Amino acid sequence: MCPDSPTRLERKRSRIVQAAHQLFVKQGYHGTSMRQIAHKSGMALGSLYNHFDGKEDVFHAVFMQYHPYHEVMPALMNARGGTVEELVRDAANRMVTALGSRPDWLNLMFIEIVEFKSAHTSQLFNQIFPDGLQIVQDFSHLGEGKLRDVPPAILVRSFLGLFFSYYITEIILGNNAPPEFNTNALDYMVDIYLHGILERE
Amino acid sequence: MCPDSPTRLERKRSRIVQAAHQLFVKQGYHGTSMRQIAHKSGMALGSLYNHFDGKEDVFHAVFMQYHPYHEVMPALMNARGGTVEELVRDAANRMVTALGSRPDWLNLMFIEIVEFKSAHTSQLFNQIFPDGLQIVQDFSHLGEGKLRDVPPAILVRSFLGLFFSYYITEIILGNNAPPEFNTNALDYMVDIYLHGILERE
DNA sequence: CCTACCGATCGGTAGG
DNA sequence: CCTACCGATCGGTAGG
Repeated sequence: MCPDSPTRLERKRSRIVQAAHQLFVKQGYHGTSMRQIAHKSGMALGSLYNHFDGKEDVFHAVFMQYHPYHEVMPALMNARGGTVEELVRDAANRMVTALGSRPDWLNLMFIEIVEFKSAHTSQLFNQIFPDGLQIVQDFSHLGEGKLRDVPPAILVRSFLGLFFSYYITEIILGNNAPPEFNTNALDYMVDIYLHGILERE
Repeated sequence: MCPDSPTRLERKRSRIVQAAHQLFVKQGYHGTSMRQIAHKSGMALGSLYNHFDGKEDVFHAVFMQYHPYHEVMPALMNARGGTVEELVRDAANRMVTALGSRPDWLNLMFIEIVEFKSAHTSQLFNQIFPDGLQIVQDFSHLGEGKLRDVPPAILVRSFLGLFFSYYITEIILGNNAPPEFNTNALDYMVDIYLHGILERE
């Protein structure tokens, strides 16, 4: 299923989205001008409006194209393990790899939340939901008899939340906090999650 | 230690900070103009500059005055319980009450991260750190012999992270996800954390 | 796809 | 002379 080679028009659009993405995550949405996007994508200001209705439309395209689910969903679907513990650890490692390749992902989500009050999230959610449901079901099958009595949806929600927890506390504590707040922090936090969901033997 | 009754100057400054806070969390930093701040605080634009060096200086004051730690630290320090489990559940309940009274807190932190790359966080951290250390020590004393072998700093970090996890996944899933993602979600997530940190008997 | 602009508004500062 | 603050306007830039 190779995509057809993109048309000239598609390539131009893509260059705008790429330039806008870099500027938005670095400067914020209101902190970025259409002139900057035009300059970075090597086009005239007026030309942007041949591809997009306006600035918000550009962000919408950036949000859909650069949302971390593009990396996260394959990572979760490829996670493997003979036991729940192995599967969760493998999934966590794949999440870290996936998100590590996209250091901008939090900024992108913050802009969507603060500047747009999550206006584009509903459309995205419907796009992702079928795959998300599949992951929930696979996980709850493997975990039968081994997991505590917690709804599968909550297991997935807290697994995803784990990475918000880790990355945001990292930003806040960061270089300010003593090293014991950071040393092996992700391993410990995944470990706490794992022991939290597994039935005691 | 009652504060002296504020001077006229202090009251004016406080009105500016209050108005700016409301506008920033609703519209974002770049989405709010000094003119709007002036209008909302009932002052002339030029007068703002008798109280602040500029717009960023206004945000700095907003961030310091409205940071959720003002509610969170007392909540954590007042948490009580005979066992670790009781203490954690009480602390979690107090956190929810504290953060529930400040529905703007996430937006404020997001602006600081996205627009200022956490430039003001270091100063705030130093201000909070002594109390934070006290909480860590109290917690690790009570937990001796009952907690798994996890550094106390990590326990505190993941406890704080729990609320980022909960509130951000709530924003993302929100009204889009089926109800099983939301029903009793916080209770379940606190429960997973608790079982994750307690030694198995 | 670009140049040349628009109505308005930006953050910040002038003199008094 | 000071402070606190005013109405008016500065040079540039916003989205379109």
